[in-house]
Amino acid sequence: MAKARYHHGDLRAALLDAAEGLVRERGADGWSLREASARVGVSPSAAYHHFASRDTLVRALSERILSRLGDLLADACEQAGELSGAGAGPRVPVGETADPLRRLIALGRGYLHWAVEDPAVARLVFGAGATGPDSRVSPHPHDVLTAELDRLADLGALPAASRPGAEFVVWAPIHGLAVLLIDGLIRVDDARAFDLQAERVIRATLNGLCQEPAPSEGWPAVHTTHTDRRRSHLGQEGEQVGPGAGDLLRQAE
Amino acid sequence: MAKARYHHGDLRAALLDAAEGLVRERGADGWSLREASARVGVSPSAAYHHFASRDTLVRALSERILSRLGDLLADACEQAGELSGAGAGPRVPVGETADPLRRLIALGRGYLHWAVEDPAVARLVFGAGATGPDSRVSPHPHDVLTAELDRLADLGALPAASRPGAEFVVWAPIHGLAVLLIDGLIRVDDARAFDLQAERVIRATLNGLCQEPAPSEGWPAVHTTHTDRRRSHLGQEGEQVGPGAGDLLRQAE
DNA sequence: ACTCCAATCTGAACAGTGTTGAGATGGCTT
DNA sequence: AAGCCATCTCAACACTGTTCAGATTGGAGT
Repeated sequence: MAKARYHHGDLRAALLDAAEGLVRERGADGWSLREASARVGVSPSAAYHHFASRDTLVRALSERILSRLGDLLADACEQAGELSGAGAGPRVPVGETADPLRRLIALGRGYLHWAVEDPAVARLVFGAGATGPDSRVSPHPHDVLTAELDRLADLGALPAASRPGAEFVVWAPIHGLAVLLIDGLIRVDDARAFDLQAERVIRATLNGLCQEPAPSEGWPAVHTTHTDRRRSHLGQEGEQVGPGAGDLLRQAE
Repeated sequence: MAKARYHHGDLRAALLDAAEGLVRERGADGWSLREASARVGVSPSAAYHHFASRDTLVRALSERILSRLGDLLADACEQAGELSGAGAGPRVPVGETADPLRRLIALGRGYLHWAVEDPAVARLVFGAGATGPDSRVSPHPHDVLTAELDRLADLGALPAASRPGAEFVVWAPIHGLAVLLIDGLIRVDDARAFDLQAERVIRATLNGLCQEPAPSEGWPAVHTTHTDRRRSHLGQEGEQVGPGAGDLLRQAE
């Protein structure tokens, strides 16, 4: 190991590592910037040459983790096999009817396992606020979801009329489940029950989605912070007060 | 108004009021105990005769708000009318087929409106952790949901086999939607689109739920912190580290 | 009416926080 | 070799949650 030198090799990364370790050990908020700096062996103010504030550090850490989650989810989908009809990929065991929801369920399961495996980290990410569209999150989890829904729609397993805003309908239950689980509001007895109930939620949602009657003018638009560029500098300043009371709702009333 | 007397009439309630105001003005975490005390015109240490810690104050405030939410949701259900077949209540406009999901949709809409109307308050409640079963939350939102699902099951609109754990399946999407909305991860353009998409999620979930094939041994048990007494002292101490990594999952593997 | 108690509030203090600015240090280019 | 400039240190600021010895009081008991 390099003896304590004045110039640390890559302090930025080291601080992120230390912070991540502290989050894992003491919870999403149970650590301080000073503590992370001390763990790296550096004075607190050194951190400010790499992050504008503690909040910036948290957001950077959150993006690093989100990026890993994106990879994880993409892998989960891939391991679930190709959807029938889609070109030349690793064929799925034929014989039983291939389930078109297979991949999406794998995605949801992956999301939930990830959250439950390390609740503190998940809490950090969920609490860090929206990931700006300008951020460099390699495969953003949201993109993975979008791609899978597109596949389903191409395949015809998801009616074209129901495709718009479907991320919305699918993401909500999965994310909700994750939040309820890591906050301890819901518990299941064992791993099998966990998988069973998780799949139940996803399947119920998707079945319902496939059979819904679309309104005559189609579904209204839904924007996600990640894809929509108009509001890219949301939550820049310290405490994320969020949209003022009613802003979310009363825009066009 | 009483001039500044040494003994404040009801400091506990006054502190809760001040804190709630601060949350509304500056966000769920953008305030301090000292600030709330100063606003009431009292020294910081005075608060410690009514709350063991800042966290206790937050939890108490959260419970007060949860209780109001319970009332609100119960009202929303009531205003949606009686379900056909259920005794003598205010009859619903007959003529069109009465929608058995009416009340549940009203509940979900109420939940979402509440969250979006005052995101900071919702964030506080969601972040305060589970409400212990011993807490005196008059009609706990969770109880309202349970009651509505029981009604649906009694009516036959929800298959008996799907009733166990249905809170789980219904709560997740609604809560997830609320969280995504208040965190700004999802936005809709206007109030009509909001209602439409919210109803879409709930309806999709419930339709899917009504048509699911139950596993041969039935659905495994699901516990919620509110109804399950075994773990009532969860999250008592300061930072809610949550269950250790994997605890939620690996219990019975 | 008076005493006295126990609840309530104050004041000062402690350790710890995020953040800032002036200066030391040393790897890099020239 | 000289010097630049990113990097890091040190000391300080205002602020936080929390504690504890002591002042203040409303109300119960005599």
